[in-house]
Amino acid sequence: MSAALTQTELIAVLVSIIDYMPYVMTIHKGSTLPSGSFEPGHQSLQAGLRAWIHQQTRYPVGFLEQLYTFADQDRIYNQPQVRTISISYLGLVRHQNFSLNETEWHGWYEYFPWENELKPAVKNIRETMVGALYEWQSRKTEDTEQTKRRIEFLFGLNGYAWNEDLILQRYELLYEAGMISEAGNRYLERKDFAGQGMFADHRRILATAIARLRAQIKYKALVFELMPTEFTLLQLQKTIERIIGRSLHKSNFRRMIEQQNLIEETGHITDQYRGRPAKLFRYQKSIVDARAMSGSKLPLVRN
Amino acid sequence: MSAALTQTELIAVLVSIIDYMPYVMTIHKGSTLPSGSFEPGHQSLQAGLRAWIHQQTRYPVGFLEQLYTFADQDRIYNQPQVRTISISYLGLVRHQNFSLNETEWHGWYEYFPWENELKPAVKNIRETMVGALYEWQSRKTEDTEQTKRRIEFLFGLNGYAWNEDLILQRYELLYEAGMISEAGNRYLERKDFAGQGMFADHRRILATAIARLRAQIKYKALVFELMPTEFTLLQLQKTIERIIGRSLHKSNFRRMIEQQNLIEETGHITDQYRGRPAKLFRYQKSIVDARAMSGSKLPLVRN
DNA sequence: GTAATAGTGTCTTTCAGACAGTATGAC
DNA sequence: GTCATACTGTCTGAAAGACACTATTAC
Repeated sequence: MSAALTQTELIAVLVSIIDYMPYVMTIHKGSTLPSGSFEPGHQSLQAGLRAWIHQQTRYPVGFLEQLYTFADQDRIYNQPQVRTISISYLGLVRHQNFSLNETEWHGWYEYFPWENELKPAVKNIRETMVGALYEWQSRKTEDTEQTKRRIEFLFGLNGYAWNEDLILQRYELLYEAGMISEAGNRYLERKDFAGQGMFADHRRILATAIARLRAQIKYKALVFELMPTEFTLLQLQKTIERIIGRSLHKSNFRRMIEQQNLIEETGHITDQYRGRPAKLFRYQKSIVDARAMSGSKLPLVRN
Repeated sequence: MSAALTQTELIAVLVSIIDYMPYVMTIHKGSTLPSGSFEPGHQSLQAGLRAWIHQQTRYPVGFLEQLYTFADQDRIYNQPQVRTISISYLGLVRHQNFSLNETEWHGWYEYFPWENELKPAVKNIRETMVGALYEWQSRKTEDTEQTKRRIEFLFGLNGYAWNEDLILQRYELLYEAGMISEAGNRYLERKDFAGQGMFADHRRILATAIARLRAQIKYKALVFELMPTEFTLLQLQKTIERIIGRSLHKSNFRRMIEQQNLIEETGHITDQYRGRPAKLFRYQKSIVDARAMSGSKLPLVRN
């Protein structure tokens, strides 16, 4: 084993919920994910990252999970002799005002407009994208049939159901088709359709993080890392809906939550302008700490 | 960002099926997972690993997926000034005779005897382990209630169902409890219960790989990367059973396979000593290539 | 009373899990 | 016919999905 000159960088996808909507922490006006170099003094990767986040945001992270390690040749952009290995992490933090001036929070769907089914415009966006994808597919010389099936599968066409967990695969397909600005957008002109671009492969890393969160929220009690200490059932439902990008069925959602025994009433109720006040809940710490609870599915609404 | 002297190593968990049983490729008499250093000349991590595996085994890998990146302080065992970053991968290969003399294949369950429910002795093993775990738990001074629930949850006691995907979490619990030789086994004397030890944290990496495979086999068409070109339904069922470590229900398994449209008859049948010959199948390449097919659950048998 | 939001009851369809059965080969 | 292994038909109970309903506040 030879020791090569490499630098190791930690990239953090820090997610928080503001007004039931998922946001990601960025620097440089939303173009870049925060990152820092990994110092040999750190005990472990996780410890290094936690220390760094605390220093930057003055706020402790709850859930922190490794996403993926990149070391592609074309990621080297500063020094040709030095290889950069990037280890990306997903972190969940409860929102509060962060002091750092460079820091900004941006909504997920600025970068992936086609992923939010809750917005009415999404239908139009998806149709336009699929049209452009089919055009690209018809010009291909090989794997045309396979590519057609891939488009149908990823965009929920022709008998396939839409699967929100496949956000990364959809991004990669759009990238291949040249419809992503980082790859030199040639087919899709409207930026509000193709989404905001990011530095290097940071948007790909963000897609990986969203995919992980969308997949895990279905069988782990992750949401509670993002919720305030007291919340109503509808607030919980709205938060999950905006993370997975589609609407849930109200009474079935409540039934599911009840079955899991994850939360308990606080005894308090909301104070609101009009309508019936809602009961407030907190999650049962003892159960959530066990993590990785048994399987549960979200009751989806078909449109 | 400062450039620190680090070496990057790739660790491969190569899995293959021999006689319906999952095996892992090792060196040094089963104690070590194969690894190699990552050369800066390589295009990407995946490319580097594929090249290395091909050179070592003369056989192309099908499925290859990144598992986890480790860089803990205590992983440094040779040069104190050099930090080692280990990136682990799971690879699936169809078995054939490998030429390398150092190379050996070992059955998964030599390292995790408690994970194979198909062996009758497992009941005894699990009971002994749970007994030792409870003893350890009762001696703890803090988190005793929480630890008790953790034991119950991970070992399928007191209302919880056994979940084969939690192999890594079980290993970590046993490690914490000092029942794993790598951590200085103090509580469990019988080696045929605690399993074969491995170099450094290699057994932990193997547990990560098995967990990933067990989880993904339920919703992706991964098995076919391990099967021969022609196989019977019972061979397919047996293979999956031994990967997840528990038995499946025959007719329900067939119904599930049929629903998915993943395989087709070849028209051939088996040639056997006695009993009715079985139809041979092959998988439909076009569909498997699409990968990440829609959700499917395995029909389990309760004992 | 109306408007607005919170929360519940129950029907239907689907499918996992379990049981039993039949089919086809060698002898 | 027996034995052994391969394969199929169908019942049941739980739960996902869908729809309509009632409850509690402010005015």
